[in-house]
Amino acid sequence: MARGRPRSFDRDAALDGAMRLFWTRGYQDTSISDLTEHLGIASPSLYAAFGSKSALFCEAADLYQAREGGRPGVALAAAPTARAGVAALLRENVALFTRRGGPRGCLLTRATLSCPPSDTAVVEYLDRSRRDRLTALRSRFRAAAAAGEPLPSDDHDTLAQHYDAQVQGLAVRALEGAPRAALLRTVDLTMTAWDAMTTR
Amino acid sequence: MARGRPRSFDRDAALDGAMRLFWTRGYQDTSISDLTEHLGIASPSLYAAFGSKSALFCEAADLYQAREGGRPGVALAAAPTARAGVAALLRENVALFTRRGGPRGCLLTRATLSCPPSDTAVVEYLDRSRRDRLTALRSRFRAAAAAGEPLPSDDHDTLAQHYDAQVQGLAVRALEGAPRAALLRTVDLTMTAWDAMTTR
DNA sequence: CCTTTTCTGTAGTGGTCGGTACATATTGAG
DNA sequence: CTCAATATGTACCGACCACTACAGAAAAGG
Repeated sequence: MARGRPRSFDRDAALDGAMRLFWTRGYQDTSISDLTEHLGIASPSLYAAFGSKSALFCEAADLYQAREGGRPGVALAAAPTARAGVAALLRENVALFTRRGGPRGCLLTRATLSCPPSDTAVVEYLDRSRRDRLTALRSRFRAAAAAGEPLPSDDHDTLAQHYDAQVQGLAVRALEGAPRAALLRTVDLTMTAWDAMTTR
Repeated sequence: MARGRPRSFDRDAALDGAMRLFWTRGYQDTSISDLTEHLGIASPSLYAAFGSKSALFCEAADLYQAREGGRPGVALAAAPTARAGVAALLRENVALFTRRGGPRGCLLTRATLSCPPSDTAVVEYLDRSRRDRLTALRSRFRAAAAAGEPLPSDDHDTLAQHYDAQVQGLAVRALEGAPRAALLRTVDLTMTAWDAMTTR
């Protein structure tokens, strides 16, 4: 098994580096030259390992969602209440979007607004991941309602879109340079609003 | 006066077309070839009239803010209360971001997430316009507080960032294809939250 | 050993990018 | 009319894009 010359680089490490680069610069503004330079891998090796720029991005985005975006997602699902879940989702995302030494903002939001419509593979990937996020939120609200938890609204779909939009807004502001403390203050306001709508 | 061969196209109309194109495709994904083709103007004439791609974008963004973004801005300032101002700001922006036959989303938000950091002129322009938006919101809240209007929070800066983020979230969702009615439902939720926080 | 398979480095491919040199055309000034 | 000034169309610039042809290197199977 494993005939032929062995690969001279760590595929997972290369994917991790590609993820960081796409996260930092966005999809369109990250060139193959940038990748080959930062990863120390010549382009033929890159193409042999990942296929194309868009396929590499999709794999990098998978890694982003599994490792980085995983924490907020898990926090939403694992919290005992929808309120605690949404609060944790927002706070974990703020931490993720403003991590010291890490790229700012959200890899997916940035790609959504910067990838050319002609790159259908990436556009479809991003659309799918957005639907998954909304579904996760919606089902969390449905479960909470079934458990008798008071919610800001009975319209779970609108709730899901509203709180997903909060995350997107945080991502845009983080990229604009808003400090972590400022983002957390608006998260506090969002949760104050939740309480005001549920305890009245 | 006005020596030399006269310009053979309407500069304002060309600027309007450029604005629509930048709005539709973003900054980076709108090429000079796209512009020359859609405007019917060869590139030397374009450069003679506007200087460079980034200068053309800044002029187009000025036009966007004056004509299109002007309505939401005026709505915020002109409303009798901060609450009515914020509600009008959000609803006017939803209308703007989902206008039939027009580009979706916000020209500025899209450019913020898609313009390469190397294009400092555009980056600085976008940063300035963001600060102006926040200032407009902040001073509206300050005026409301001085007039005795109850607000969701005494921290006017956080309020400004929160409601500006609402607009950005709406812009991202509009670009993702969210229908106008769905955006308006989340605006209703946002204003329900305002009322819950001010009337408790 | 030799062959097959796979990867690597060099050196490109055609295409598009933002921007421009240049000759020509069209105006007002004198 | 002549001249200076400005705009136009053609045709091009070097730089960069995503991507790849090709020859040689490094492994396993025989």
